[in-house]
This record gives sequence, C-alpha cells and structure tokens, in this order.
Amino acid sequence: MPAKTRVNGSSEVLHLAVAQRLRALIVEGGIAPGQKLNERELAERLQVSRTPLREALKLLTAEGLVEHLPNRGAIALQLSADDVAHAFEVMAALEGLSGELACARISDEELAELQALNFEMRAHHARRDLPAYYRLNARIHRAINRAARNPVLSEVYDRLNARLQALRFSSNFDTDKWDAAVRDHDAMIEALLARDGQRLRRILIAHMQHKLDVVLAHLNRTAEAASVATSASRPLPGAVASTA
Amino acid sequence: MPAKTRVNGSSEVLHLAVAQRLRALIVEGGIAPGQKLNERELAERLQVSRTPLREALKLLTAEGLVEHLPNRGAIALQLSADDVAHAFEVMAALEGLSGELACARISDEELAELQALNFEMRAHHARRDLPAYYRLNARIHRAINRAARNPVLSEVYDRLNARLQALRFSSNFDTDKWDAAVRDHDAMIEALLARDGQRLRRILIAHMQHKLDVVLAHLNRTAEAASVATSASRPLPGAVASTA
DNA sequence: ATTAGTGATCTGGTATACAAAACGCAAGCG
DNA sequence: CGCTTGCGTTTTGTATACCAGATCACTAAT
Repeated sequence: MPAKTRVNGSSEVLHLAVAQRLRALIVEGGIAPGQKLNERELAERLQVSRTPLREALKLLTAEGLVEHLPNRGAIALQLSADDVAHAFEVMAALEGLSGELACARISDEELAELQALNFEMRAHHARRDLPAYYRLNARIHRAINRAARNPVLSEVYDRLNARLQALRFSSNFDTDKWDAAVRDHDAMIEALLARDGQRLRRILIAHMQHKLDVVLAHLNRTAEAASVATSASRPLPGAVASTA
Repeated sequence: MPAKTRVNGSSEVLHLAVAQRLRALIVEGGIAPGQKLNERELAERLQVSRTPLREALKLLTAEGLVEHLPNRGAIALQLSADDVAHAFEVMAALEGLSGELACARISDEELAELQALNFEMRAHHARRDLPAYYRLNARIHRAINRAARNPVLSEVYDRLNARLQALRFSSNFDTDKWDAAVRDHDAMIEALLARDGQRLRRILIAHMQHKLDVVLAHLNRTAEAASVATSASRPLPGAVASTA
C-alpha cells in the first residue's frame, strides 16, 4: 500500500487532519451517535495507519466528541437529555460572560458587523430558511464570544459547542419560539449598542434557556418510540434563572 | 528490553497513567513551565515506549497543560499574566454558576461537610499554615462545584483548575487579603445555608477577583527582574464586576 | 434455556524503520 | 564582521509488524 508520501490535501500534520475529518463526520452526522469506531476499519476508510488515527481518537476523547471505553474502543458521542441540559447550563454561563465582556470590549466595527449579521439572519427568518438561519445564528453567537476577547473563554465555548452541534437539532421548529428567538437577537444588539453588559447577560442566559426547551422538546419527540425507561424527560432539579 | 508485562502499579491503561504522571509533574513543578518535552528522553524516564507517551501528550495538549508545536514537539504550559487573567475570568463565571446551582441542589449532608471543611480551613488560617490552607480551600471550592451536580461543569472546572494549579502560587501572601478570603468563605457558607444562589454567586465571583489580584501581584513580583517588555502588568480592558 | 467453554477479534502496547522537518554548526559570501 | 547558505544531526511523525490480554460471538454441554 501507499508508503508515506503526504498525498492527502487536508492539513499540516496527519493526526490533526484526521481529527478534523472525524470531528466533521461526527458533528455532521457521517458517523451516527453511539456508533462504535473500529480502529482498523476507520484507518482503512481514512487511508491512514492506526497510529495517527489512535492519536486523533484520543484528541477527540479529550474534546468529548467520542467516549473511550478501556479495551473496548471508542464510540461516537451520544448525548442523553441530561447531558444536553448540563451542557446548556454551562453554555448559558459562558454566553452570559461573553455578552458581559463583549459589551465592555467590542469595537465599533465588530458591532456593525454583528448588526449586519443580525439583519441577514432576520432575512433568513423571514424566508423561513431554517438551515441558513441556524448558520447565521451560530456565527452571531460566535462573534459575540470573540468580541469578549478572551481566548480561554473562546476555547471552552468552542469545545462545548462542538459537542452540542453533534445533536444536529436543526429540525422542525415551533414558529412562536422561532419568532421569540429573533426578538431575543434584536434585544442583544440593543444591549450591545447600549453597552449594557448585565442586560446582555440576562438576555443571553434566557435565550439559552429557551433554546434548551426547544432542543429537549425535539429530543423527546424524536426519541419517543425509543426505550421507555430512559431518563429523557424530567428536567434537572433546581433549575436556575440566573437573570436576577 | 522489558517485553510488556504490566509492571508499574499506577493505573488501568498505560497512556492514561502516563498522562496522570505527567500532569502531576507539570502541576507540581517536576517539569518547569516552558520546558521542552523530548519524546525519547521522557519515554525512557517514564519507562514506556513512545506510542503511549505521545498519546498521553496529546491528552495533555487537549487539556491545555502542554503546548504542541507541529514538528517541534511539546513544551510544558507557561502561563502569561494575560492567560491567568483570562482563565480567572472564566473560572469566576464557572464558580458563580457552581454556587448558584449548589444552593439549589446541595444536600444537608454535603452542606454540613462543607461547614466542617470551612472550620478546618479556619484552623489552618489561625495557625498561618498556608499550604494546608490552600489544600482545604481547593477542597471547599471543589465541594461546592460538585454540589452543583453538573458533570459538564465539573469537567470544565477541573480542567481549567489544573492549568492554574501549574502556577504553584502558594507563596507568601498578604495577611489582609488572606483574612478577607477567610471572611469570604464564611459568607459562602451563610449564603449556602440561606440557599441564596444569587448571593453566593456574587460572593464567589468577587472572591475570584480578589484571588486574581493576589496571583497577579505575586506573578509581577516574581517576574520583576525578567523581560521588561513582557505584558505582565496591565489589567485586561473592560474588567467586569458581574456582581450586579 | 441458561451457562460454560472456546476460538476469533480487537484494543493497547512495544519495537523498529524511515521520511520529512527542524536544528546546529560551520564554511562561504558580501 | 555579520549574514546567509549548506550539510550533517536530531527529532518528530507515520507506517508496520507483532503480541498479550480483554472482550465478544458462537457453540456445546448441562
């Protein structure tokens, strides 16, 4: 078989390129949640040897995109409803901090760009183009996060976000909730313009709470026929508003 | 050389055991910050082959305890003052969330144990036993985090904490600040008893801010003779109270 | 039908080899 | 004298073979 020549045109270092490809496969659904990842099989499929593949898998394990069972290999991330709720709790705090810091640190150019993105998003909303809406939505939240100018915050945010992306919850969507989300975004821009960090924080945290409701509802609807005994419905105890 | 027999008595899977050992070395100072980590040398020192060592290094890279330069190997984490400030901003948010959730979810037993830990800590404070104080302090904050009953939060918290531990800032300490920190802890217990999540959140965030001040002051003092051009003194712009 | 046994398969780890990249050092050049 | 160039050395990154131990799947016996 091919000796070693750097044939593929992906990235710089092979195991990082492999990690990138696997990440995409998991997040974009090429690999189903819970699917077992056979090393030799995957290695052949990706045309690399086991060595860099294993390194890539360990990377993804650390990122939380795959779960690693000793002596039993890796399986693609499968989020329970509890996992999602827990992740959203943390994400809400991170978003809140992002907003708070962004208000203090965002530049006028960034803010203008954010407004532009928001208009684009509203256009997609008007056309009821859900996938495009989701893309813009992600870009906006990312932009707010970046405006906070905190690399550690961005790192943690991105990592957690990747996990949630694996849900692929861009499915049918309650119209009222959607409209409310768009209003949330308008309010975010207003708070940013007013540089009101606390207000933006409250908006973002509430926004995440709404999003969680939508996601959990969708999750329950999707997995309705599935196992009856799964703990896929009860909310976490002591849910906290954090908006005070 | 030794064939394979699982000789060492550390853990289950070798690359995880190696990661654990490296973590300890970095956090406890056996490996100096910024030090280059030569694979063969380390492999020999730890008596393992390169493969599991590399896997362990990749784990630590993902955890942020080592930095990985493509084709140039890994170096132990070295935190700049900015890094520390950024990490503390995120930690403060995580602590705040921990406190908020803990108030809602902590059990009476956990709360009693926390009070006990706090008394122990005050004993160390009274004896001016700084190392012991630090250990208890870490246990208390960890206990609050665990009481929040959110594994995602705990994971992110632990990971960030490990990075900050690498600072080893358990050095001389302003007595006034120390006394204030102890008072902060008493206030935490009170807020927990009152199950006042917002209050505990504010206390924790302020507490982290104080801690950051201490750490940065110490960092500046330590690295005073070092490079003049380093950005080791100016505070981050738009620092946020988050206590409103 | 359940369980025990047994062979196949897979993961985890070691060792080895080698290409390519980075590094170091010294000679050559302006 | 400083800067670049060139070349050998070192180190990283990948491939490959191999094997021990764990796990899994399947059969056979109770």
